[in-house]
Amino acid sequence: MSALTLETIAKLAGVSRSTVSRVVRNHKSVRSEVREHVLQVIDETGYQPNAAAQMLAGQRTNIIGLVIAEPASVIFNDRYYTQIIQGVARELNQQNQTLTLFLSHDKSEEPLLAKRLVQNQLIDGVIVCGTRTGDLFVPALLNSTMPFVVIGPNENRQVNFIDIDSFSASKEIVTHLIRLGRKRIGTIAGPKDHPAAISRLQGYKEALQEADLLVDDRLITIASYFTETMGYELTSSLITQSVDAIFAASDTLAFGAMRAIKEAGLLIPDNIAVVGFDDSAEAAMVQPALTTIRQDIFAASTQSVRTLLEVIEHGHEPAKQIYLPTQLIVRESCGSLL
Amino acid sequence: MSALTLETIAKLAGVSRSTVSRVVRNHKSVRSEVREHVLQVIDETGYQPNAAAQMLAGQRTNIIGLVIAEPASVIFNDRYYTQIIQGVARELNQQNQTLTLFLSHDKSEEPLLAKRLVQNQLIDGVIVCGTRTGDLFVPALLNSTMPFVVIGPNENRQVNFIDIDSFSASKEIVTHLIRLGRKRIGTIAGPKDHPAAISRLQGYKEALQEADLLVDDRLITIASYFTETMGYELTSSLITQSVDAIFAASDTLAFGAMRAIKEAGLLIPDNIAVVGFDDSAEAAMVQPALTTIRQDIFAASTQSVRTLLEVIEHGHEPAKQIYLPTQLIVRESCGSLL
DNA sequence: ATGAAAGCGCTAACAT
DNA sequence: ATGTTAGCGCTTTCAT
Repeated sequence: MSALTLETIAKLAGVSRSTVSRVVRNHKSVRSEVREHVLQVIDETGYQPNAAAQMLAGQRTNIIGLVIAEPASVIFNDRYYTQIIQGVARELNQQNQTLTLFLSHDKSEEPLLAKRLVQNQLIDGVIVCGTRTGDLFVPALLNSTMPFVVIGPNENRQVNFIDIDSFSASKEIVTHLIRLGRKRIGTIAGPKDHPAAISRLQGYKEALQEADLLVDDRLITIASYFTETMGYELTSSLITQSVDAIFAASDTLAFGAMRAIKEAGLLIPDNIAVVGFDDSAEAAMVQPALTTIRQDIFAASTQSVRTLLEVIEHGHEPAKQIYLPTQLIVRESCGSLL
Repeated sequence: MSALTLETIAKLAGVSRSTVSRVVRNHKSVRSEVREHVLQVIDETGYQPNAAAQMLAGQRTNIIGLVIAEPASVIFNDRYYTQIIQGVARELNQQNQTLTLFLSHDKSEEPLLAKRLVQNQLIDGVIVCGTRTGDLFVPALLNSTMPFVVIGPNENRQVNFIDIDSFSASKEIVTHLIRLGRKRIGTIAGPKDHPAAISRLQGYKEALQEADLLVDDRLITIASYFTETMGYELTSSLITQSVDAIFAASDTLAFGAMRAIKEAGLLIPDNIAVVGFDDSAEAAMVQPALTTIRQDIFAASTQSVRTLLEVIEHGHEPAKQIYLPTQLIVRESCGSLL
């Protein structure tokens, strides 16, 4: 490719290598006429600095790693993760950084992957997402000098993260149900090793307490997976408890609940209101349309990139922990329009 | 991180830098005792060569780019592409290469992306997929020295590609219909700028001709998109032509066809047999289960990586063009079990 | 079989 | 403001 080097450009422009380097790196101390001229030569020749040499001499590679702590099979079947990839890729593009994707194909590959990540000399930093309690990556990263940010919650005070405010959002949507007059509100919570699920359950409890309603354990069910089937199965016990509303920790769970309620011959929202979380594409399409919480995944991706770049450049003590706002989307399933 | 360099290891092992380098790069001329010893030191210290330095001094980066010539929004909603990403990532992992993903967010970004790709000095080569007629990437790449392979068909003799044999597969499934006694077989073909769609249509025609059946243009419909709705709409004209079977160029099109046929009060496969292409997840679940063609996307991904690595290492003249086999999956919609 | 030495193309401290 | 110079850590002739 380009046999063009700094040296070549320097000669062509009649200046020294350093000057050209300064121009390229946008350094202040270059006379503007000189800068102009050098820029012109660069443009004419189509010169592009050699990335490997830049890395070796400088410290930055301008490559960012993205790890998703789930097997590839689930990543690509989950809209959440694919949107993260998309969002991160776009922002990285705009910041002139390169993305490298680290995927594990099953749990067993994770330790190796974590190791490769930590001692990777090719990346300036990494964005981690999909971590659960007991996850490998965050501890490994904390134990290293590799800058990183996580997308999603993390209990450690030292880690930089971007999260949505699951707690407040859940509280908001449950409070919405309470305002509509619902009294026996059940919930289908997510798995216990899933940090977001925990926050959502807490939000639910908080909303009840704030309204002086009793938090009743019989109205709380725990789904081991975020699947439609789990939602369906857990709903029967909630119906037995004669709830008048259900807050599901994800839209998918909510869809299962809706199916169970219909099969039991009850009406949504007349007999039981149902609300979800995520605002997935189907939420607006089901019958009745689902009231839910919308989160802006692209915003989270963008923010994660910016934060990481900041951490790489200036470090960040104490850790930056950002909660992005969510939005309550009111449709029919909550009974607002009743 | 590792303040460890070749030099350090050399000292520790009591040999020269060059020797350590030779050991690392698996060069022949090192006495096996020496090699053992050096290897042991490397192992004990956890030494890892500096990638940037390797790149600069050597010529390889061990980074491979993957470009998908579609806007990101479609990539992540299409099982085909997500499987490609997954498959490529896995094989690259195994070959100790790093993956970098190049995504465009809409058509307008493509020229810039193509340029960045071609003059990228950070990657050894690129895998391209999702190209249509009139695509930008292949011409740009051909015009450069960047090694590349495409996944999918390409009419250019000079490009290395891995494709499935759409033509033979289509011929096979249509022949299957003919053997079952179908005489008026219609088709819903894919868009005209879609190379795979063209091959599928050709396979269809070839099957008819080989069986001495007339190729009737009134039985050929062209879908401008691979959507369920297109399949549904085009089927009515096929019903008017009183076909007794329909070959859809994709499962999704087939699903649309099935809906239209049912709505017309006809039976599948009794009145009209329907077959698809892809063997998507839903194919086995619809009623009646869809007879279709399965393609092995993972095999294509793996093969593309291997071919690319080969091209990078030894070059390849003439271009290597590989057709991967497909498999006819017989279910109920074709009427085999009638 | 092994070591010495010359770069690879760039950055950054230092000198002017 | 600009140039000089010494590396960054590795690969690879070329000697030995």
